[in-house]
Amino acid sequence: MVKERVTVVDIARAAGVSKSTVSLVLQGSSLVNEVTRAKVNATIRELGYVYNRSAANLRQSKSKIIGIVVNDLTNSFFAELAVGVDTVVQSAGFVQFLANTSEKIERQREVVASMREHGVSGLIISPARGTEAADLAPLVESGIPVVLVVRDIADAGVSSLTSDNHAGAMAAVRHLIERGHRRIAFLGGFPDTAVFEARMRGYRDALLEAGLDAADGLVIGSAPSRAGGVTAIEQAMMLSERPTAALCFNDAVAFGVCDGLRARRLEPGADFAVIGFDDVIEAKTAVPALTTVSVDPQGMGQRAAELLLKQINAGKAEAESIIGSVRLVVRQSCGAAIERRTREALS
Amino acid sequence: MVKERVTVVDIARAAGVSKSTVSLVLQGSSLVNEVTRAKVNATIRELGYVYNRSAANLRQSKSKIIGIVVNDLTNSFFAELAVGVDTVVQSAGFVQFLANTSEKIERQREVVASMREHGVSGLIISPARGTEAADLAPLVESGIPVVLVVRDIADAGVSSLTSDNHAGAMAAVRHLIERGHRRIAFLGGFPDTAVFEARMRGYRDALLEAGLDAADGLVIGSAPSRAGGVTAIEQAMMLSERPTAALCFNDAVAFGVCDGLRARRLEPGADFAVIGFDDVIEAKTAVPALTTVSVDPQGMGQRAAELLLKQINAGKAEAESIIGSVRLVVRQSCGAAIERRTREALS
DNA sequence: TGACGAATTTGGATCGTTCCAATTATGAAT
DNA sequence: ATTCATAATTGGAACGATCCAAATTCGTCA
Repeated sequence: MVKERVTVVDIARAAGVSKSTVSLVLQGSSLVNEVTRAKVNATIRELGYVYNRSAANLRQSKSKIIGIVVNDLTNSFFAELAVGVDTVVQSAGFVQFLANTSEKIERQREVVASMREHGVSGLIISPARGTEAADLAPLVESGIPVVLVVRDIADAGVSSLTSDNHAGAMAAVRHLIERGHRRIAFLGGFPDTAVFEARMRGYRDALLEAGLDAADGLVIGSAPSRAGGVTAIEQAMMLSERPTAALCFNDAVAFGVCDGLRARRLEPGADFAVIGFDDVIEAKTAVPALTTVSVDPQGMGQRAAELLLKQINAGKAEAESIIGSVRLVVRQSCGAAIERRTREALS
Repeated sequence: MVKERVTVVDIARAAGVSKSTVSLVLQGSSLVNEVTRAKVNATIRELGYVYNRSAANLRQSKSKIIGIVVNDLTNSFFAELAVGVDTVVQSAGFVQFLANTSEKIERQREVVASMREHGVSGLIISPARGTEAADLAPLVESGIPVVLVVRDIADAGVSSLTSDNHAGAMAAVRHLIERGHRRIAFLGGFPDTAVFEARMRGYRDALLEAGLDAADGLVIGSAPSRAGGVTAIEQAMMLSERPTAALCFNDAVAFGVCDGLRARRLEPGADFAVIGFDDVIEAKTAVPALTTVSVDPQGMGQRAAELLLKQINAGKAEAESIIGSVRLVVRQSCGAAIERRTREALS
């Protein structure tokens, strides 16, 4: 029942060469003769040999693993991010070790420790809420390349890849103002995160720029989820002076806001303008199609992976902070397309 | 710059004990004296020691890794499944190695091979479309415990955990028939999968049972995604005799169908009944809330993980096929709740 | 034929842990 | 003081790959 493990020595014996030669074949060295290589490869297949990475890692004290830890895998933004990372990591001959922290610092500590024990060559982290520079200190001191994505952490001394949340929010609010809206809400998200802070400042700055009042009353936090969007819009509609438009913390919130609007017999787009943030895949196909600030999660994952690989290959690179640009994708949920259609019909 | 790796020997030297004792402490053996243990643990922390799992795995020829491979991580059903697996795997002291195949057989072969090389103790696989028993043969022969989830593969000789797709579909269609619908469509999904087959048979059997015509015309396949749902309902509405209700292949398709309905100024629930399949988190909060057949993805992940752990601990267990039960969750998208409310208002 | 450089091949030594059998310390009982 | 069981500790020998320096083969040219 219990099969004997087939090792390089077994291959060597069966193929009539030394284990060193087999090892050379395994790593595709050009030193070995073509016919020897063929013979070895044949016996490898024949005996059903399985490479033992633990042994190799031990000797080389490095692995071909890169770790990615995300704070919420059930959020499709992060699932897509992970997929983006995977595509480039994979074609560079690494394998991805993906862990989910569910926003829990303690769990994050565990998974990072586990990854270090497995000897990952680098780590891409979308930190859990509340992560501080001190939490990452032992990791960065160890010299393992780390790239932070989505959420940056001040003074952590590692590279990061975030998106230009401030500019994106400003662009969205400017667009709303151009369309004639004056009471614009900012809905959803946890107020104690850097991303919320940046998007909210962008919202506020656009308001100020247009000489509009930027009172706090129209900023309503909530969980950054669909359900959170529902509660946020409900709260917003209780206000004595209701908003006529909203920039949402992310697309999930925006979808929730649309749901909540419909529950009050208001049609998103026509009766109330809503803009999301992220541009997840569903944004395009939803009805009405969601106007949103596109941050391209897959592309972000890819760029993060490229940045990490660069650092791994460079041995030691300076920490660089990249702020990815972002663009407003105007679809239907902000009412623009409908108005255009109306205008065309009139002309 | 390059730090010397701290090993058990360094710890041993610093703590004034032998490396064997340190090893004993590391694995929490009761053989070691309390004060020695404390001393060793102190030096471990002091020197910033990082356990080397590659070395341990090599020696014990086994790892505390379990692998999970899913066919589409951007589908939240599978993301939730993975989260469910993670919770139980983690509390059993294993770490999860998650890979995404994007429905590609070739990629699946690669990730499974990679996992074997890393010496996973077991594997949970949601196979890519078109996977055959032969593809898994080398894996099962190697004696690594494998559990198939979601999609079963005939004669693969491994355990599987699927859900009762046939019964779920029947229950949904029966419900639609009770509500007075006579022209019911089955929308979305790839017709060449076992899951599609089972759900479609359930749909058909319920129709037959009620003496209704089960012609092929109302069965319309598509990609099992939101976008696929949009195209499927469009096709359905082109039919000369339009359906008044639809059972959808999964929730993503159902959401797409709702979108498509709205694009034609039809309100899902009120004007057209739609039922989904899976019960992903958004089903509850969507507007209208989606009536759907609940398969509880997280719970499924948990049960799959438990099944796998049982097999790992048992050494060698018989392959068992578990078919999880499933229940219809009636919400608003099938019109039921609205009618009930109407009835109550009248009474 | 012998010499020489290039192309191939090879035998240890080694990575950091665990396991085993054996040893030493401890303390109670005689 | 001696014996004996128990508790605690310990030195090698693995595990399966890679790496290095050295050895072997080969073809070519003097």
